[in-house]
Amino acid sequence: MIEEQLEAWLRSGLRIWAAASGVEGELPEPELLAPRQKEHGDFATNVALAVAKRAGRAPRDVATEIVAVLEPASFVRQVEVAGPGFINIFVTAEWLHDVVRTIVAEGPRFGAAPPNGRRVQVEFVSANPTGPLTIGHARNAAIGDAVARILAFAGWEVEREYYFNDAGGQMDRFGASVWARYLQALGRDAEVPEDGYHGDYVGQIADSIVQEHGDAFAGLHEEEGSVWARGEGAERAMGWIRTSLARFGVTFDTYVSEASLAGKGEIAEAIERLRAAGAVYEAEGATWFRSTDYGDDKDRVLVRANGLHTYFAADCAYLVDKFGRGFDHLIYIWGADHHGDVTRVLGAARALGYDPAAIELLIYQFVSFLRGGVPLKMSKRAGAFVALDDLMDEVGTDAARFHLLLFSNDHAMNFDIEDVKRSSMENPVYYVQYGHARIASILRKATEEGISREAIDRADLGLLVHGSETDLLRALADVPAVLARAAELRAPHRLAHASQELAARFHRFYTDCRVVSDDPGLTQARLWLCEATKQVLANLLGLLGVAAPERMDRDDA
RNA sequence: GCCCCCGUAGCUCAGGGGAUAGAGCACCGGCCUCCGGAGCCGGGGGCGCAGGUUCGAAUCCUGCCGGGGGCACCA
Repeated sequence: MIEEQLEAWLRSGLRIWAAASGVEGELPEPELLAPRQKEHGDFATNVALAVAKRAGRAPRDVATEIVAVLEPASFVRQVEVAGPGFINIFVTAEWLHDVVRTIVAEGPRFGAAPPNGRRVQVEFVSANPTGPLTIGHARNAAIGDAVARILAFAGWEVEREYYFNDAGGQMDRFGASVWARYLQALGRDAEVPEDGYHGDYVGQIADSIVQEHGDAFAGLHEEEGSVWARGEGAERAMGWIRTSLARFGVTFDTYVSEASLAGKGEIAEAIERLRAAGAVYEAEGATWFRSTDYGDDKDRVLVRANGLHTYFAADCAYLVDKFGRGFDHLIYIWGADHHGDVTRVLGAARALGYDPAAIELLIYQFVSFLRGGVPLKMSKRAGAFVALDDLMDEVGTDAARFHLLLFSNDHAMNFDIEDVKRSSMENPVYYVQYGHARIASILRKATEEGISREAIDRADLGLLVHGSETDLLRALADVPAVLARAAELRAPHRLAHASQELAARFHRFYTDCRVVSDDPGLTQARLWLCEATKQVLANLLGLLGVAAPERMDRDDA
């Protein structure tokens, strides 16, 4: 990347200047800035401002001296001192044109980092199998999936995991509910417990069970029946969840259940390891983790007085399990309602001897779903919720995903179903997709007119000199840095914004510059620019899990 | 009370300590002999308040005000 070349170039210039001016000690790393104004160059640096004080000189003078000792560089066209002491750098047109060749050569991997040899696990969604996925899981799924894609692009070896709790109080209530519905489906007297699950889907699960097993299990006692129904129900709910996720564009490498951890004895093992570390005590009939030693505001129960372990105990076991699989880094995608668990989980990790720096609890803020300004109620147990499938039916998968990834994870967001639906014409996702489809259309048009693209090596990209062309080229050239930054910050929304910016530059280029013209050389160059733009748009959309269509149905508008 | 997130244009939101703070929507005014008008161009308007750090703060620190979320032997 040019950034590295420029930094090395500036570093050496700075060293020469420092030696000549008698400035000693460690020199600041030259930092490259992206000037807002085109007049301020393609890149700028503030090194002169940074060292001026140490040199006891005026920043502008320092900048002038540094510029004077910079060696000629093949990719730099011009260097200027500006403002309070910035050094503005203008790169050559050839460098900008080479971006097109790089994109065409690298294709879907443009901007990708080479493998870094490190394994990261991204655990997300992790909804318990008590029913269909709801819109309450939508942001988690969208962010987790995008982060996984982005990290893989950034060179990590990524494994995606879904963790679910198939035991515990909620699951028991679910089992009792399914059991009651099963009996009802067979025409027997039964009632869903008040604190059970009352959604219609529980009846569907029961019907499906009847279809498979008939009344073969109807003779079980209530307790056994509930346990059996819990398993049957969870299996079906999990099937729905997988189907919805697949439709949402999300897949997992592994599914891990709490029961499997318990089955392997990992929960007991984790507690013993905590005990060995001196972090466990007994009180009030329960077993406690002394999380106050790790910054928590109260200690946490691992094993309840009734002998059952808590969810937190399973979390500890899950940590042991994850690290046992050799990951270098763990990422949990959590909703804001779980932020309170962060301290105790990191505390448990430390007590278990793991490096907390290898654990990242990525918290995203809540989504308020609305319909025409009216908040939607979401309680799975009361049966009033909107399934993720309903959302996809209504607004479409692409619009849903793009909208969910449009905002920073830290920002509580609104998702008004009516808005996203009604405004689909101005919806940014369609703006970007339209850019891609429009390019595809131009490329088709060229083919129809018998214009075949020559090898890119033969194209004279130097003909791309129009302001709209160079603006587009610059946006393309920025993409690798945007991708790297998005990966570093786990911030998919940066890609959503970059894709909009790129589409905007393309639309302007399209308006200003005719691609297929009677100038064969220019036509070739512009076709390659189109091809490169199309590729990068597809790459960005792909990382967001959004389709890049070759054509769009105009009549939808 | 304690913890986390947010406060930027009428609305929804971007903004790696840098130069004149951006985009979409909404509003007003323009652009089609020609590759997809789901497009393009132009216009008005803004960093919650008060201190601090810095050559330089929307950005970092402290306090306050306002909004959201969380503080279980639930999951």
